[in-house]
Amino acid sequence: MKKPGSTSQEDDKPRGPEKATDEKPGVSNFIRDIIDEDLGNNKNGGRIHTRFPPEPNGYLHIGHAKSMFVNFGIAEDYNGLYNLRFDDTNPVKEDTEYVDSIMEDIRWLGFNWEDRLFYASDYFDQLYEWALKLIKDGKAYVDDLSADQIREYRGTLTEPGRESPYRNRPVEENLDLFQRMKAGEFPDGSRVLRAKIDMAAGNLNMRDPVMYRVLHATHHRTSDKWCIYPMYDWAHGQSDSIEGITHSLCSLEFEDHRPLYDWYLEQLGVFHPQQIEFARLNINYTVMSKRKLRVLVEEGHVDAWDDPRMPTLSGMRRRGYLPQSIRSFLDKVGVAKRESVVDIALLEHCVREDLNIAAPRVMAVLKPLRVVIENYPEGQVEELTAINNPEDESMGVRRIPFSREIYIEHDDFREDPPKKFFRLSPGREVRLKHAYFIKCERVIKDDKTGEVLELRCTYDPQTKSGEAHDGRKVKGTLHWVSCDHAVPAEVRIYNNLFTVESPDDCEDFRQCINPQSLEILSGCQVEPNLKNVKAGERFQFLRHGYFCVDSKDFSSERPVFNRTVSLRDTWAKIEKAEKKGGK
RNA sequence: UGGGGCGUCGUCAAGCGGUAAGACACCAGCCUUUGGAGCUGGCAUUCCCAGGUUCGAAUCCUGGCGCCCCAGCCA
Repeated sequence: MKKPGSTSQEDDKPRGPEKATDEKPGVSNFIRDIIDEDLGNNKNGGRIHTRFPPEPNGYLHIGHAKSMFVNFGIAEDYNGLYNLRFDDTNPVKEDTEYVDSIMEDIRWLGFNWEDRLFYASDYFDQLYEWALKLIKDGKAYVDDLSADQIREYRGTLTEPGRESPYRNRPVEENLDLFQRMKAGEFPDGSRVLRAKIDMAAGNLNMRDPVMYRVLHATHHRTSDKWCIYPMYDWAHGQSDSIEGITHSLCSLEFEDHRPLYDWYLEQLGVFHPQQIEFARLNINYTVMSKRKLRVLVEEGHVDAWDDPRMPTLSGMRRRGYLPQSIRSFLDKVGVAKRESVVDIALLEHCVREDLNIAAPRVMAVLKPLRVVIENYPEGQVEELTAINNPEDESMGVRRIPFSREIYIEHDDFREDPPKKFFRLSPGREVRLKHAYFIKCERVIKDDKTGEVLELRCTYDPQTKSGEAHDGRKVKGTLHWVSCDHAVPAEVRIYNNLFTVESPDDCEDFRQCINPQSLEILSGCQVEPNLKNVKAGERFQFLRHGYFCVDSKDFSSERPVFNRTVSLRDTWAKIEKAEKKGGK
């Protein structure tokens, strides 16, 4: 018996940068406009170089993937280069565990930074030298104010700030103090190095921003070499400059930081990359903040960062999403400055679109109902031939055993069928996929509860091809498995993690968690070809949806499948509409 | 008059003075041994509002209105 082919996670090999010719024509966005113009002016000698700068303090989610896609994707399309740079300037929050997971996720998405892997911490020495220069130029000073005092002195959104009493210290004293900060002479929080800009600026970021703070913490890369660490603003632009980044593409909330980004670069007189901001990705029925995702994990609302319900890349991978589906989704979402919320239906569409081509079809009964075919010889077993994927003949065929007792889906039988219900009901005939027509003769029910326990049917041996010789038609085609040959399995159905479109608008987003986000079906029966599957393998369960073998909880005795995404369900839609109209 | 952004279909999103792309969703039909997939057609006389400039405005100007971000020694 030939096993169905499959698509597993092992196929998700990283790809190198794509050719610009792969790009569909017509893609247009404001960043490309800017780049086209820069290219036209031969800015940077026609060079395009971007970067993706994650902080290694958590797992990547699809929002990060957008940033990565914008930065890396544009570099690919313009035949430029892109760097991966860990923005590791805050040792108390960062860890190598995150560095590893981030690299794994990026590779999975198919990006390859080649030898261009950097860390902001690579530049700590250079940053320190540059800080010395600013001090010498009278553009930075050591401030002894406490954090609280600095906040008070900063003023408010509508009132200007006040200058620190330490603002006009002599250069020599600043130099001495700063060197001693570095030498570890002062405790955490006692002093900071600040840029001397303008305490009355409308932009708060320009009111003498902190450049360095004292932090006696062990850094995941530099260990205990430093006890002063640069702030984001002081590190980021300079890191971009050192790496020769031409376009530093980041999200909207950094717009206010651009004047500071520019200011530092200008004072230093070094290569000046251009920061351009775009709107981050939001998707309805989920949350996209690292903080909230962390709460979900730490409070046990989900199993882990890679829980298939999470919008993390590791979660989507475990759920069975193909990386190319995420890329095509991001491509369809586009890039703009206006804040927006993308319908999760678009993501699901992209996932189905790829899986429809890639996933071999297989039959699985999630809620089994036993059917005895009374006129089928006892003990007889037939091997029927089934096509693996009608979308791709090269995926071949497989054999499936058929016998007198089978399971069909409980939902495929209705004793009292509503209008437009094409499935099985008393006296009605339907087709069993790849097999015969069967007709329901009798219903066996529990005397007390009335629950349907079993169906007694007859089959027509003349319909083996799946068609009747007399031209008789059936409206429905059901999937099934042979009772004696079926493999028991567990199936996990995932639904939206939240019950509302915008969980961020909930008083407490925890209150909006969908209690039915995970349904575990433990009594499933799947076709015997699914006996020896590998972790991560993907299938279409006929008439249900796309499923993958869970990579963590799967065992050969007991396969566990995750539903990646359901098939579009026209019947569910009809039923819903009927219900609505009917009452 | 604190500063910085943004407002085009239900949801994303093109458009850059010449008379509203595309996608998802939705609706209708065809097809179908998955009520899947596929195919066909429909879906903004109008671009936050009000004036103005122009032969012509979503695009330019003026004035409103609405929404988002910023007061971490986080990124």
